[in-house]
Amino acid sequence: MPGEDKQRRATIHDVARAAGVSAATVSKVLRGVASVRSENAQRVREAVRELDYRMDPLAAGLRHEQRRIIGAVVPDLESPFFGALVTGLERAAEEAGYHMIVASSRESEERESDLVARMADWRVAGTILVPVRSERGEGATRMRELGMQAVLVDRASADDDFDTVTADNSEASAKVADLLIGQGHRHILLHGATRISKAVRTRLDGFTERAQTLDPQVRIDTLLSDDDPETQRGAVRTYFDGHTGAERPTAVFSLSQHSTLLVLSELRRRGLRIPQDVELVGFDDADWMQTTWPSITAVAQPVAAMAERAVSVLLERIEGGNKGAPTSHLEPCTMLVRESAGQMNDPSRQYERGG
Amino acid sequence: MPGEDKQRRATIHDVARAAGVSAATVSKVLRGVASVRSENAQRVREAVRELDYRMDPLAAGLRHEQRRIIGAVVPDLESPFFGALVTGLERAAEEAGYHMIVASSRESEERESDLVARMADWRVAGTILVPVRSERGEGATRMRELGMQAVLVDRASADDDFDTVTADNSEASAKVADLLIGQGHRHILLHGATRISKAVRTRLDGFTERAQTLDPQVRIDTLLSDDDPETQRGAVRTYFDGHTGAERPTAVFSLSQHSTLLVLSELRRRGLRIPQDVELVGFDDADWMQTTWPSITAVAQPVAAMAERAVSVLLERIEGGNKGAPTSHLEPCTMLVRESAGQMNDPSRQYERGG
DNA sequence: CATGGAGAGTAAACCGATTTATTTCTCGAT
DNA sequence: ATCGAGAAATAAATCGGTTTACTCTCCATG
Repeated sequence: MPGEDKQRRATIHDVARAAGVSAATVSKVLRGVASVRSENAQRVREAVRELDYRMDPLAAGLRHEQRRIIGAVVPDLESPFFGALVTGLERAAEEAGYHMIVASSRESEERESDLVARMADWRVAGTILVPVRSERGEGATRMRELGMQAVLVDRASADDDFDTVTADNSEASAKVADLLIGQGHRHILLHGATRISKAVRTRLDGFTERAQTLDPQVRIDTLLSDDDPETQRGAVRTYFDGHTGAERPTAVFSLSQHSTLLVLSELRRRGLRIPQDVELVGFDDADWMQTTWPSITAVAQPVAAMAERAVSVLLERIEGGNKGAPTSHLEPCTMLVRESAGQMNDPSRQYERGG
Repeated sequence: MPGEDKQRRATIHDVARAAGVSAATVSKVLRGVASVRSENAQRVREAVRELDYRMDPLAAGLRHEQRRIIGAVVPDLESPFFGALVTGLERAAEEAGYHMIVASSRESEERESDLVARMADWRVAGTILVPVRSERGEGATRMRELGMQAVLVDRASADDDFDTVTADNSEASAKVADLLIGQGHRHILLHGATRISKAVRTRLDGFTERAQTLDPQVRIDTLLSDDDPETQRGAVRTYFDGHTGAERPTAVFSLSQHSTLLVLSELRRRGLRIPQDVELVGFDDADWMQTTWPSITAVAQPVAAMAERAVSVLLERIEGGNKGAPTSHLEPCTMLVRESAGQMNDPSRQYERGG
């Protein structure tokens, strides 16, 4: 059974003794400081190999103000989007020689604030926060109070205190407006599964603004329900109950993956055909969307680019002496036009569906 | 800008000074040790509030052999299944007063071994490992060498060194066999998106054994492709190219979520109707499966139960003195019969489709 | 030849907690 | 008043590293 032959792990002092030098010298060798005779350095490296020595990363950072750790707080670990984001963050952080610790706020602002404080307890060098709400939420506020080094990702907009990295939600949503208005739609439903996320609000605004520029007459209904799944389902159902026949929108733009699934489910339940009766565009792509029938037109977020950017911006602050005003980065999205919307660009159909 | 008013955080000594007691006494109060005069305890608590003191959890554990941290290593953070698992693990660990650090091996055994060693560097109290391969993989081997305390989850079977917690893959797959054989299917394709995962192999064996018990004549094709997505897609395509007409299987059992998506995609591409031409059952449920059309019959894994069990088993080892032989826990799955298979239990159809 | 500066090495302090070993306090019994 | 036992408090050691401050050599320079 494991745990029985537990001879204590070798420490830096054991290595020092084995190599016949002091612990300070071993420390120098390990961190690549130059002023060590190559003969001694060699002996140290041998001792390390001999004893199977591995440094304790926590003890190593104890004397410093901050440790070589980057904290990450995301609202949710069950969604593939944040999963991919975290994977990217982890890779980038490790490449830079940092450890990464991840925690999920589970869409709770209170927990978010707790987790942020916990990151400070761990003396992380910096934190990457995907806020539950926005740069004005509890987590960001707490970080300001604690004077933490951080980057806000995804659900935030430009901020006076923190660098931000987001998908270009506004531009991508405007492109969706181009597509749908271009197809002749003049009555469109915007659906969001949460009203508090900054990203969702930006998508909504980006779409609305462009759509109204293209045609001031366009009718846009918005439905932002709260987080309880059943309430949301009910709200969608009620909406469609009240908008039948000529009142029914001819297209839906769902503002999150969750939202897309919800809308899809309700459209199916009512027997509405996609795209013939209603066209559907979703923000945030998922692997099933290209396989389901009809396949779903969606905006794909540049998750890898966001992760990489977030870490590089944070490292610049940490290692570059925290100088310069906070920056704000928008990473471009990609639109994947599939069967559920945008493929019938036959002009004749535009009149058919228009107004 | 944050980071400017960085007065150093209060330490336990600051609190001691403010309360007019020694650091040792503060430590006692903080950990709830009884032998402190209530008057002093009160003063300490006030000082803590006054100075906004928060303990450094890492320094706190420095003197102990192990720290109050549980490590988790999973093969993948982008899949909702492991995402949900990690969320559950995190919750359970925190409830027990442990911190949790998560890392993704990204389906690489080499990285898995590295991560396991890194967990040991962090002096975690215990580790929860979802192996890339199985209890014989590199991660588990490394843990044995290092004498670590650990629980193996999901892709493992009973082991001499470690407790294991898995879904009851065998029983659930047998139930799928009951369903498909009961529906009259006598030619079934089993598809897995990875051959090295222990869970996938167990599902395959569980199905095959039951199916052959029910009808020794049954024809079962198995297709376990390797991990490169394009290779897999090609393998499926080739299989169906070579099995048309009477040679085509009447049902497919896909052994993982990835696999389900892959098979679904290929069936659609060929214009095969589900379930009329081919029935489909997938192992591992996903939210889109009940919304897509046709909705997909799937085996839902008891992810919350697995997470909770894994942590409680690990804590029992850690805090219960590591006594008793390693245990092996099977959590029951649920079958969600939807449109893609199992709904046509009209006996007359059995003959139609049989043999 | 004295001086000084660079290079190499190390003892000891330090980081922020816990634990041990010891001292001090309290109070009742003799 | 004295003693002793147990409770409460604390100084100091400890964990495993890093950093500081100091020593010691060696060699070039005035």
